[in-house]
Amino acid sequence: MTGQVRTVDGRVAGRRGQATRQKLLDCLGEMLSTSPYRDVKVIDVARKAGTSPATFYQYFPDVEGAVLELAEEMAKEGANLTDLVADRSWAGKSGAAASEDLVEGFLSFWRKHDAILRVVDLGAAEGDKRFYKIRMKILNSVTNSLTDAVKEQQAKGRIDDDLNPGAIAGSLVAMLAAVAAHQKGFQSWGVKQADLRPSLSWLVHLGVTGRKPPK
Amino acid sequence: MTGQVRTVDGRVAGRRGQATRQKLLDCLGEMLSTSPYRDVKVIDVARKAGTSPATFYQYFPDVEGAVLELAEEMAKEGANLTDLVADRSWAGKSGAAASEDLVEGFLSFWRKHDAILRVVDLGAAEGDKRFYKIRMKILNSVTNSLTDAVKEQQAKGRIDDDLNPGAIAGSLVAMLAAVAAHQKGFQSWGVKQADLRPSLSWLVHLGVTGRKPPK
DNA sequence: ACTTGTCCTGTCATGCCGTCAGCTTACCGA
DNA sequence: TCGGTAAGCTGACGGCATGACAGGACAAGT
Repeated sequence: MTGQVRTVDGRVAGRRGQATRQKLLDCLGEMLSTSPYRDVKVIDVARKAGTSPATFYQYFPDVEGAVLELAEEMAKEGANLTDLVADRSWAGKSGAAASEDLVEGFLSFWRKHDAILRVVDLGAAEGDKRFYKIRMKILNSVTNSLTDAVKEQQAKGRIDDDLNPGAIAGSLVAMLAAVAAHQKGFQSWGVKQADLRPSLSWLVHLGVTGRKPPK
Repeated sequence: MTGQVRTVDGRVAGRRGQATRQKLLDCLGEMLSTSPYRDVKVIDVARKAGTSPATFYQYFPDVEGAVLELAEEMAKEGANLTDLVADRSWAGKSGAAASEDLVEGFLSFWRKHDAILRVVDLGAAEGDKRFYKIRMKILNSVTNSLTDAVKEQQAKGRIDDDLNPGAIAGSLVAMLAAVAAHQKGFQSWGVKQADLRPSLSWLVHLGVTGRKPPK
């Protein structure tokens, strides 16, 4: 399905080529987590990977292209986030557990991939469709599942029918993503990591069911 | 209080100098809203302002320095956002109005300054303290007021005392900022602009008071 | 007109970008 | 074993942004 990995000039990459390519990606990922996106230079990535800039351009059109590749990899893993919401009951205690698991899964995923997610967020916010698509891919599955959950609660009359389930779910997911992105920020603010999770779960539960979780 | 505007090499800027400086800032702001941050070059800004790159470097150490300046300007305006929350009653109908006004004010502020706010967000997420400080300055006033509101509700027993008011307020504000940043994203997703506001107000009201707003 | 201090620009060294031709290496069939 | 072929890599180059400087243009006061 993925076809073959190809160089910019159309050749198919063999074992060695794929290895160099991967090494470049790894080094890029590392650089992104240690220096600002704007300052990541092709030459630095190449040097770090023990190769020349020209080699970089054989596999990627530019830095952005390589970042997109990294992001795609991550998005595949992110698809698993659906499992955090799908087929979960939002009633009673299990509802509380559902929101807690969702929050926990989200935060740890973000912590793991924070460097690339920052760049993806920026690209998406700047209107780049390719980045936006990737962001969707990650958030969409969660959002859709959450949307269904909200609809169910609407059917039970717990949430006003005038409210758009997609808007609620989307806002909640955006909240999770934003808080996750600024996790470090919160703590230098006096809010401890440990205080964050319960509050988020509480908010998510409220948003989905319209009710506070049981103690 | 701000003292005098100074050039990089320490001279004080006169009338003409300040005008050029401001023109450069304006042009930079414009560029930021039309092209990706990573691609904004000093030479383009200078050309757009009808001057030379050397002039740019007389007033700013680099592009980032100029962006910081723009951000500071914006932050001053953002301080007014406090008025949206301070001294508001969260009881009954007026509580519903409070959350609506907050959401509306927030979204429009973000819409107005989206280009710079994107960069500030990125800088803050990347851990740059200067950007983080600015982000705080804007969000802090709102967050603090919201925190107080949450505390009041806690005193009335409507919100679990175990929850950290700062974490709740911070999360809500993060949600507003995130949704505002991706306003355009939502609509290409099938969620209309008009659906967003009521859902957000509903969530904010729920988060602050623990109760649904009256119809 | 002269002086003073502000303001702008021409120019230059440096370093990164992105591309190409050409060299080396690995694989494969005869 | 031995070419042949395609993959893989790099040195080198023109082009452009960066950032520094010194000197010229300009306005304002005397």
